[in-house]
Amino acid sequence: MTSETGTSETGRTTRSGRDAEAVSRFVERFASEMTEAGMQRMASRVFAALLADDDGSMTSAELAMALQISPAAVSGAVNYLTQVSMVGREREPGSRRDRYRLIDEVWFTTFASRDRVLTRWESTLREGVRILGKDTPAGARIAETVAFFEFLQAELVGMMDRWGEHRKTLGFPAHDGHADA
Amino acid sequence: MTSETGTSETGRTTRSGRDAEAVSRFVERFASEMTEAGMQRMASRVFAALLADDDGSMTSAELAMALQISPAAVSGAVNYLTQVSMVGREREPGSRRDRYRLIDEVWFTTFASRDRVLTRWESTLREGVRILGKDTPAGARIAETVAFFEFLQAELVGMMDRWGEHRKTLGFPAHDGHADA
DNA sequence: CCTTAACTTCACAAATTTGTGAAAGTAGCG
DNA sequence: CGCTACTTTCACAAATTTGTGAAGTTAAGG
Repeated sequence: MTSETGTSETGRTTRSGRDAEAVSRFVERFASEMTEAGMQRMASRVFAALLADDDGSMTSAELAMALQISPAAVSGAVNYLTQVSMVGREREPGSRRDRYRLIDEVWFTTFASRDRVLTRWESTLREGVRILGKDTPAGARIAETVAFFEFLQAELVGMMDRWGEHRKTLGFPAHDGHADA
Repeated sequence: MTSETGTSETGRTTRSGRDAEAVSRFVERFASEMTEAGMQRMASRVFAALLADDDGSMTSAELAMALQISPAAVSGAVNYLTQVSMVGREREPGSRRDRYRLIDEVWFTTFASRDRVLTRWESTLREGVRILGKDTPAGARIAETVAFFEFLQAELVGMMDRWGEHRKTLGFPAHDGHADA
């Protein structure tokens, strides 16, 4: 978590150098944009909060506090985020507290897992081609869709490799499994 | 629309060569997969129905009939699909009937327009970097996210070009503006 | 112009989703 | 072992979304 070493009565910059209000506004704004794109509301908020946290890791209580929601809501959101592999759950050894931590390279991973969805769709679409007949206009159209998705999946691989390369040139630190300062 | 030249009492293959029930199952199944991926239910169903239609084009009445929904629901769904540029609305000249037609290369177009979303997110994320400070761990993480999205957008361009090439090698017919047989 | 076919809008009912408080599990720690 | 700190589950209330019927609007065709 990000320790707040001081809280000014104006709600402005604290000793930790963060303007808590501004950070919260950012979190809410980005969360709402993710929600518009289809993610559940609470999941978006939890994710955004973690994204804006220095450790990329918060406890249930911290999340509940920061987002003003009940532990139950945190539990639900975190469950979802875990399911879709955007957040990992860690038990702090010697404590009964869980920590929720952003997966390394979340976006990379999340995008890569779009792959799964595409595969599923492809399978359904192939069935559609079979049902409609590949020589009918509709069948042909769907076959083209399948081809496009296959193409996308193939491209994805190369793209991810190129990102790895590109990333290095940008000088981002390599990921160790544990980003604590 | 796809004319049903005959309807057998078993609901099996008609003279048009389509097994109406099987087609409907396909439509519903694919629609439901799109819904799971975040699209509104009725919009998914309408879209899937058009996808499985030989002309890729149906009237409001045909859609209402095929999907067993009210004209109002069709109106809503079609409105949405028009908004996100997946379906076009055409007026049959000399008639008060609208036709709704799949946009050419829907997937290509739809994917390309993901671009818009990314740009919006990037802008919010840049604001986040500013607020958190680009030298803080959180700021750096978000900056990396921005970099990844920028990379994605750049890649998207090349990818779409390559698809154009690839598509030709697959022998799909060029798109004229009007795919009627 | 009037009729009428078609689409849209609106108010509402139904269904679904969302978030909560409270009870019930779990697992550290004495 | 059992106390206690934490998390999860459950039943429910609230809010939101979804789809409908019916009234309203527009424009083709007589």
